[in-house]
Amino acid sequence: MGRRKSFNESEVLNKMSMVFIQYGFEGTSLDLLVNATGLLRGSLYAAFGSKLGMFIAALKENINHRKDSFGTTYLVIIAMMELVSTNVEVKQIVLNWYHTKPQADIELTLGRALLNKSGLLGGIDDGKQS
Amino acid sequence: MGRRKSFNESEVLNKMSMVFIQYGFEGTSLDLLVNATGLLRGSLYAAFGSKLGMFIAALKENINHRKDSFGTTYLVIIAMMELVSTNVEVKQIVLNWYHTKPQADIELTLGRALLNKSGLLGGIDDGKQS
DNA sequence: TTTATTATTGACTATTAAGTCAAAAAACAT
DNA sequence: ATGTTTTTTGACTTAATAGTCAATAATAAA
Repeated sequence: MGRRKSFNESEVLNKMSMVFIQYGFEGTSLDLLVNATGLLRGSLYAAFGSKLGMFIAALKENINHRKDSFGTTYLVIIAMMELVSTNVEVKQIVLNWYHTKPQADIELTLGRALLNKSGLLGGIDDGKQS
Repeated sequence: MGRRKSFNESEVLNKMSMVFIQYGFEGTSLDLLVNATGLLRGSLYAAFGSKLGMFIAALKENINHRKDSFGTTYLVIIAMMELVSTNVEVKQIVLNWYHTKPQADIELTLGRALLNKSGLLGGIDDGKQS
């Protein structure tokens, strides 16, 4: 009972994922997330608690529902660069992801994704998912 | 002529590099750099112009004088994650670095460094260089 | 010693950030 | 309808940030 959520959580998480992928965790501001989702700050905080909560929800959504997408790998890399060393919850999530991957080529996969994401060799990074 | 610099630029760049490696570019505040170097904000800005100028100087110092160190690879990865897609100068520096590397195993090297740096598998990330 | 030049100092400004909350709105139960 | 619960709203607070600058200090040339 009570008022219903005005948004579809999965859709909102996908929109937030795109922002996190483009700007990283620290580089993403709440204003960017507000603009991308169309929701207001209060709604985002009511739903996810904190900016970190938003990232974790987006990361889980991707790992669970878009397992082998580039977006998932990018989010994992962002987590590794910015959060794994200081946040045990994120570390555990990434560690679980890591163990579901074929160990033979995981390092190569990460390196390739990093290079891809940076846009170092290709053209301009338009921030869109593939 | 005029007053001499009170610091050795190379030493200062090494200290700044350690901070950037530990916290990333966005995650590094001027206060952290001030504490790590022992210099004051004004001196850092007089010497390097901007926070980005500090990072670029640290990146160049590492690429030129510590070519094959883990620190250099970490700084390159930070640059790839946070700056390459939006800053042509950084992109060019990283691209040059990239072309000096053996192409056969560069992706694997990047993936391994990323994993290493994250501390996902090993113990706790104490932020020290190796 | 005087003058020109460059570096240091650190308080200050302006901007941006994450997070809060009281009030209003929407939905359901009785 | 009335009351209860949950969500939305968006202005507000608090804290942190990058960057500035006038005053001072140190150096060397004239």
